[in-house]
Amino acid sequence: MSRGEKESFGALVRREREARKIGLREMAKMIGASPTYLSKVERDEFAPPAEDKVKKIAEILEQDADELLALANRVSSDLAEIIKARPRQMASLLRTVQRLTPEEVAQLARKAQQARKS
Amino acid sequence: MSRGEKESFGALVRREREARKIGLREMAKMIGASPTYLSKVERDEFAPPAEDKVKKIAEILEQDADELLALANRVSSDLAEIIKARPRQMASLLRTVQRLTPEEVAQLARKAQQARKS
DNA sequence: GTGCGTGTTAAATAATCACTTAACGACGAG
DNA sequence: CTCGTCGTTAAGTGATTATTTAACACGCAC
Repeated sequence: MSRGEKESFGALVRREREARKIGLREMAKMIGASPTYLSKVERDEFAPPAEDKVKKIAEILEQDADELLALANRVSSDLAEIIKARPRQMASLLRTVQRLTPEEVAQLARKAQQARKS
Repeated sequence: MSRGEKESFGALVRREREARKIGLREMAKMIGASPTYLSKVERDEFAPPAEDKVKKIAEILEQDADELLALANRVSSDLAEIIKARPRQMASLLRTVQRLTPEEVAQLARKAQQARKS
């Protein structure tokens, strides 16, 4: 069981970018930032960028956006909106679900799907 | 059906504070801010304060912290942490649950409780 | 009418976030 | 040997967030 350190945001971006043979300047242009900035972000000298840039990066590098945002220490604004719309219910649900195993959560998500259909 | 405007953060704080006969300066001291600041916050001339102050206000005014944070356009950092710990699962769960009625969500929350006990 | 307690006004500040600009050093191709 | 491309370095900027300071005006109590 990989009980290891989690890879940093910057390290992941650099690795995946290089794996796709995308240059630093090219990538910077794609996400709408300066090459310098991206360089520092990739080496974790700067904090991860704002949400929209993280999302663009996720798309380019074919990563899950929520996962990458988490690595960037962010929560997608649409999730925040969902919580704000019904704070008590969502807060209580999240705090309960937190204590469940991944399998139990998956099971619960299926139940939610069912409820939606009915 | 109260299809009305939602009360602002500031308005709620002022109303509840006055209901409890707490002075502006007194309350400001309790939350660790200047009276001036609180005055402007209560009249929505300034945006709601940072998370920790909102939480103190919630405690003083006996409001639900998550609810008050939502009114302050914030999500409690502990909820953000829960999401960041398992971004994919939690994102997917939230996006599904969003489409359910309050009753369905409540039902699901009970299921989660059960799962926890087992 | 002086002094205290209330809330209010305008201006300024401090901190943090999210970046950019300009210049530099190393490397391989022509 | 110089040119283009690579990533890097240090410094600075612009916007936003979160808040403070000092001064003021009103009502009530003595």
